[in-house]
Amino acid sequence: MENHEHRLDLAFTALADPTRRAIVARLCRGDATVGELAQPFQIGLPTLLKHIHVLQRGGLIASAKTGRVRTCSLTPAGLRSTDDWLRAHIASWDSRLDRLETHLSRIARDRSQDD
Amino acid sequence: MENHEHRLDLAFTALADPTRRAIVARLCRGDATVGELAQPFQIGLPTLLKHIHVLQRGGLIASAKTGRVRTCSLTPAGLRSTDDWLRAHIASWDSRLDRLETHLSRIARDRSQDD
DNA sequence: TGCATACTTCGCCACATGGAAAACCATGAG
DNA sequence: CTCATGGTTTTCCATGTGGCGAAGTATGCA
Repeated sequence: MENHEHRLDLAFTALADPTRRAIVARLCRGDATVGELAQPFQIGLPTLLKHIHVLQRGGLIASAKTGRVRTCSLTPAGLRSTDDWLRAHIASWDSRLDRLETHLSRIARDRSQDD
Repeated sequence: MENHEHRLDLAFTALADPTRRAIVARLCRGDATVGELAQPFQIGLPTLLKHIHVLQRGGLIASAKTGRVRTCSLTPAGLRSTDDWLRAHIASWDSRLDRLETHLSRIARDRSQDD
């Protein structure tokens, strides 16, 4: 079984490219075929195919082929897992700040009592 | 001024490495010097320095040197900007699903009225 | 059967990345 | 001044990435 950390690597890596983020943004508005995804960008199909594979490895999208067209769709769980990591650490930072504040205010209170 | 999209590239790229995410996680619990950050990992200082630079380019951390020690600290705005992108698109996906659901239920209702 | 369509794979290239070793500052302690 | 300490820079290497063109594969239509 693949490590959970490694999954995050692949997800963040997938999101680190503007073309791939645009693909994700596009798929938020509905499924699309490979050809439809390629249209807005000035890149060749082979390149776009690689982007799609990177997004799949990162668990952000899924795709299935019917006939000769491949339809891609968003996998919201992929976005959520990266978001979970971020929110957890933002929360961690915030709570640390809170502890620091209460600590400082307690010191201030104690000192004012010393006067 | 650097493009906003490019900023996201750098931020996501910075988070795409497990060592760098560990550094961010460490800094959530308080500032640390370069040496302190290096300790938990089995990597050389030069490599860690590069990671620090990548994190700085991504706007995730800041660092200042006093004497011969450099102290690194988290820049929460960096985490927030990436989180903003994710949450916006997760929301976009959710609202699209909602529209789809209401649309389907409306069709179902209309059809039941046809009976 | 023939042919266009829609991907897909296959090299190939230029460049970025993660890693280490070694040599190089700069500062604080004696 | 001398030297250990804490970073920093330089150089190098193996691997990965984004891009392309060309060729290959598999449908679907006529």
